[in-house]
Amino acid sequence: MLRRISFLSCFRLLHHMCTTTSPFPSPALHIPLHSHCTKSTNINHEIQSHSNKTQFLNFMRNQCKSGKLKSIDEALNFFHTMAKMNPLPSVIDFTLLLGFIVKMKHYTTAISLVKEMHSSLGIKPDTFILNVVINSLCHLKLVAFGFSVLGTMLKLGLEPSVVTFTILINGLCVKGDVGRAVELVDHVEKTGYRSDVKTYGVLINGLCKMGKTSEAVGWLRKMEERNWNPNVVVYSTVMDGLCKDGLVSEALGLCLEMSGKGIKPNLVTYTCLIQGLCNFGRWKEAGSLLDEMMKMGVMPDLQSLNILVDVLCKEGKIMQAKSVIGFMILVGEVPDVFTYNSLIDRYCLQNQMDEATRVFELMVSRGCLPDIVAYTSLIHGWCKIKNINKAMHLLDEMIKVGFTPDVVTWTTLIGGFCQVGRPLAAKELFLNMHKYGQVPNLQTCAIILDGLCKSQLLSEALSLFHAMEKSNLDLNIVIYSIILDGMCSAGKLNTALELFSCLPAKGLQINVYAYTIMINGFAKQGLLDKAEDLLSNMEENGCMPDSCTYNVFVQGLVAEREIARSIKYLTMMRDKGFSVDATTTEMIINYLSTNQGDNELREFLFPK
DNA sequence: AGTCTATCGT
Repeated sequence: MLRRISFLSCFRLLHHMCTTTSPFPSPALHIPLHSHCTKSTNINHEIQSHSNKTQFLNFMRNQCKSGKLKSIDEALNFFHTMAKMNPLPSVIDFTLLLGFIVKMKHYTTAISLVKEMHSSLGIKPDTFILNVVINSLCHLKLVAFGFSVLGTMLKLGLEPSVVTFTILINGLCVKGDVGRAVELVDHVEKTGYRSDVKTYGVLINGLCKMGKTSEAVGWLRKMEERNWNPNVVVYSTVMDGLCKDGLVSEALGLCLEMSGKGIKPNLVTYTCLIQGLCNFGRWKEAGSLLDEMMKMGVMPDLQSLNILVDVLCKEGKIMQAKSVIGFMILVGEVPDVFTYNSLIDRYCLQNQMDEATRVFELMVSRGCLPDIVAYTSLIHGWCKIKNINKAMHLLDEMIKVGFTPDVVTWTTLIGGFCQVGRPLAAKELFLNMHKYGQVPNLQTCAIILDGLCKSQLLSEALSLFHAMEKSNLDLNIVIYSIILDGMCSAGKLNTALELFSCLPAKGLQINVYAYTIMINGFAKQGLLDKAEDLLSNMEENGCMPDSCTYNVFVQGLVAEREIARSIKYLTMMRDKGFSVDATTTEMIINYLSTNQGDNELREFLFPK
């Protein structure tokens, strides 16, 4: 069950957390103090006089504004020099420097420096400084602490600005809490605080990343209505979301609409659209869009060419992928780990481990270091052709060269052991991966449960499943479907039906897979009336049976020689445009060859 | 005067 936490209840919660007026309401939060820097003393001598101080500050401002400041040590030197000045530079100069430290992603350092400014230098925090703190906390995924700083801000009588809310909304989005992000925007507008283009941009990006594209389009339209002039970034974000949803034509339409407003598509816009077109087999249009892009003077870069290489590989068009790589080299780009990984992954999928290994070695010889994805692809490839020894050998090798296998690597290996008929070894890995610091995710659980079920180890599967139910994992319908299928295969139909009927109470939406598993279970046992009941039930519940559902049911009918009913359902399939799969066809042909006299079914299938 | 986001890839 999803519990929606409103902005206000969040606020209330945070009030408990901030009982002091210190802007650091998180004693539980261990923030490492920045390292002491030794170089600052040299600069100290140079800034004795007033004019030197002014010069120094101007230098620092320039470095920050022009982006020339690169290392964190340099920034810390600046900070300590400033901290030793008497009188202290203004809070504005500190804010400028902190902004840069945040841009360099040194969030904990930024927070501890603000802390130091407050406690050692006596600088009173203002909205700007606290925004830096909130932003740092949000980047550390500590959004709740960010809200508590907002509480402190209000308590100190400081007015949160549109930036404050934009930071928090972005923090919620990055954490995946888009629902609360939307609530916060609504709340901000209802309570008379401001939101602006950036606020909406952040929200639209969050919605797109969570696949809520239609909502994102809604907010885009709202921006247009308010004449906020969304820019090419916002439009491209939405176009990418539409493409990922399969709404490529809509994305193209939006691009035209945007161009009509005088906003030119840029490299990213074109890349998203080309990728969308390729993903749905619209190669010709993708090609002409690529031409158009270059005609407009927008040249593809390494990343956009890599996307092309990847979609081509995924489609099995290795030759074309290689010619894109050739073009890449021609225009002076150097293939990187993404380029090689796309090829490796494809060769592994095609069981061409020699080729995959060759590309891997080529990558190394060209000075491109393989990463964890490359290793995991190869491991996956060896598992696919059931060479678990090679897979384990690669695991050793990757650990030796200093990589930490991630949850995907472990899941791949667990699947590999299941595939070679060693489900108990798979279970060992599953139970031991935490020793390597990795926690199973839902995918891992699905793989191991399915492996155990398919190896007729239902009781092993069930004991793991019950342990999972007790853990914090939010088991989804996929996991339950695997268990249902395992129970059905083991002939435990009643137990399966019992679990099946509990699903809604667990807040799970029964989908077409789960229904089909149950229908298959009943049909295989010859309980055709029960299967038929479920088939009509699912439609009533708004879950449309698919081709697979009908196929498994017809297979049950044919097995029980229920020919009239088979024809009835085969007709329904024909009307709905569903095809009869290989298993069903084979069963029908077997039936016909032993029942030569059955003309009804023969004429249905082969009308004269 | 200083704080926010910035879209595409295994």
